[in-house]
Amino acid sequence: MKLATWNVNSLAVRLPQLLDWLAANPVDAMVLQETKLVDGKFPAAEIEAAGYRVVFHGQKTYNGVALLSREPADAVVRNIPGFADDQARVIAGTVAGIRVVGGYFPNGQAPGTDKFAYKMQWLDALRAWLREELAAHPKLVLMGDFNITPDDRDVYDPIGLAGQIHCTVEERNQFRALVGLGLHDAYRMFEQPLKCWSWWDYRNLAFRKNQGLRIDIILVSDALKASVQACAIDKLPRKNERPSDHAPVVVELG
DNA sequence: ATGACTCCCAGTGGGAGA
Repeated sequence: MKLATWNVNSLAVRLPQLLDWLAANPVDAMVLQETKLVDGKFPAAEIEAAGYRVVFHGQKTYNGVALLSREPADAVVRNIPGFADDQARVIAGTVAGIRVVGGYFPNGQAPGTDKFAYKMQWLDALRAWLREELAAHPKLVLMGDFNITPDDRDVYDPIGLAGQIHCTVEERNQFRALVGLGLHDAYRMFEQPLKCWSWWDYRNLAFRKNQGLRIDIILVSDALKASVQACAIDKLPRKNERPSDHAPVVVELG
């Protein structure tokens, strides 16, 4: 079983690339972030024509998430239950017996800002909800754009970016707390080359210089850990014309 | 160098992203 996550940075712009990618990389389920579409404009028919069921939770201009799956998703949840939020950042559903949770974690802008405080509150709420989800669904995958670098290996310039957004102690403590629920960073279950990222800034020739961050992450629960066969970042789409600034990440469960 | 690009909604510019 293959699962994937991709921050597409506007599905209106990236739909052709998504369909191309799915044709080359068939998956059982996939979560998308930053669709940036209200639900009425979501291209459900095009995605269904490619052989996928799809549920989504969008808004105007910003954010927006979707869950694609070969089999229909059951018990779909939009956003974090009990956490009032006008930003569309979470979609979850059960696909072929696995609880799939897709998240577009808040950016946080900079430590000390209101947006950083929101990021911390959102992460607290996510963790409290996931504790319940894991109790109800031991086979769970949490994946998406975390907007957190788990540690310095995930940063192209860990000294220059120390304490900056995505690299703060507070964010990394939140990541560790999520892992502490009984989750495992699938990418780090395998030996990986150095300097592999999932996001490269559009500016500064960052992709050409391979200056990026690994912030798109797949966490698998204890009950799934032994079944993980592989996890990889697919940087090919970042070489496309008009690419998303993020690359897809794929996990294979045996 | 508080830059550089891309997307969006706007409306001949500005916010946000990370």
